This record gives sequence, C-alpha cells and structure tokens, in this order.
Amino acid sequence: MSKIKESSTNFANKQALMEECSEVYAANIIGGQWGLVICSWLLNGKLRFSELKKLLPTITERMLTLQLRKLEENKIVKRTVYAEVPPRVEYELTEIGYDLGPVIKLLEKWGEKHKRFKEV
Amino acid sequence: MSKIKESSTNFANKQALMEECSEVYAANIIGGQWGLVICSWLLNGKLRFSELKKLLPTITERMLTLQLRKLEENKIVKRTVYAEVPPRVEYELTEIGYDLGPVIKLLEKWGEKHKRFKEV
DNA sequence: TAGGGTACTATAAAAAATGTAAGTAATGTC
DNA sequence: GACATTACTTACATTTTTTATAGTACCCTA
Repeated sequence: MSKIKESSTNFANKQALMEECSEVYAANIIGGQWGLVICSWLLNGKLRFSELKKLLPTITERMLTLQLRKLEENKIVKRTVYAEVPPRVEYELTEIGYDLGPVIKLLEKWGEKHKRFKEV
Repeated sequence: MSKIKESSTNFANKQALMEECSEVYAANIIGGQWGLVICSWLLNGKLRFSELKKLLPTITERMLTLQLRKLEENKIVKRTVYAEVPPRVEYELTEIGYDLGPVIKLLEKWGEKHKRFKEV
C-alpha cells in the first residue's frame, strides 16, 4: 500500500484489465486484506476509528489508516473530523458505498455455498 | 503465489477473517490479479491453456499456470488432460464455478456505476 | 506534573504476489 | 536430424502488500 511503480509491468497489466473488465476494477477497489470487512461493518452505520479498531482486533493502526484512506480516495467512505479533544473522526459509507451491500451479500452467499461444496 | 508461511501474522489474520466472514473467504478465493478474468472467460465454455493465453495476451505462462492451479485446488475449475502429442489440456468451470456468474455480473455492474460515480 | 485517550504518522522489515527468462518431454513434419 | 508444437516447470528478480514498533499533538483529569 505504498507508492506504486507506474513503470512496472504489474501496473500496466492492472490498468489494462481494469479498463476492460469492470469486475476486475471493482475487485481492485474493494480488495485488500481488510477492505471488505471494513465495508461490512460500515453497512450498519457510521463508526469511529477507535470503534473499527475494536471490531478488528488484529488490524494494526497503520493498516486501518491505509485501508480507510484508500476507501476514501475511491469515494466509498466519507470521513468527518470533529474539532474536539481528544479528536473524533467518523467514517461513513457514501451512496455507492452502500451499494456494496448486495455485492457483499452475494459474495457471502457464494462463499458459504463454496465452503460446503469443498467439504465433499 | 508461492508457499505461504503458516507462522506469519498475515496468515493468521487471513484465516481468522475467512472463518468469520464468508465474503472475505470468497474474495480470497477468486482474488488475485487474473482469477476473475479467467473465470469470466470460462463462463462461456471450456478453453484450452493456449486459448486462455491468447485471450490474455499479457499474462505470462507461469502466472496462468499458477492461477489455474489455485482455481483447480479450490474446485472452481476442472482440468482435463488428453493423452495426445502435442498435449491438450482443457479447463472448465465446475458447478460452483458457474455459480460465480451472478457474482461477477453484479461486481461488473457495481464497477461500472462506480466509474461514473467517481467522475463527478 | 504524570498519565490517559484519540487518531493518526514515520520508518523499517517481513511476507506475498507477480514478472523474466530459460528449459523440458513427447512426437510429427520437413 | 533440425525444428515446431503444447503445456507446462524451475530458478531467480522485482514489485506490492502487510506487519512491527515507536513515535506525535492536543487537552483533560487526578
């Protein structure tokens, strides 16, 4: 999650695929170790940084920050800072962020079915 | 895509999330740079290794092999080898592989909407 | 004045994913 | 006998993602 190298083959491949296939584009946006879980939690309503941290006990603060920044950049979450001390920052899904609801639900369903399928 | 280190924090985190959240589980299975595109193509019917290679001009043979192996391990594609020379190997989606159709379609739709959303 | 809470940032390192380049086996054709 | 075809494999290099650890500013409370 640092700076990406725009000269790499990997970068070129990703770009090309994302332009052609909207499903790959989508996967790249919500991808990453924690992106989906964060969105899942936020589907229930806005949360503070520290609340998310509690919900995701093993995430590091750095990772949480990075993922939230990425989601913010992609306009999936809105970040609201309250000028208080100690600081308070709330994260909330945008309209298109909430649109992820059905996507996540379908993924979840498929995942559950797949778990059973794999057992056999 | 090499061997994963079962002692790493990353591995532990992934495992825990995958058990709790089926959507993360699903994302991990179809994730990877090329997984989704390969499945997309296979939704139209079985394909040979070389045909996939032609459809994905920038993928390396190594990557194609790795991704197909992962999909096979996860029982999303079925691999059929014909004892001919030169060899012929066909890849076809399994039942649950075909179930990815709606998932991919929804992701695609969301992706397209998101592209427009981001422009504004 | 020492400590606590909040939401971070900086730096480094480890781990994972992807890419590069070359080679292999078997057989049929020229 | 050289060469082409197919579906790979192997060794190695690079890039990207994730984790680890230690800070920071601000004010409030004890």
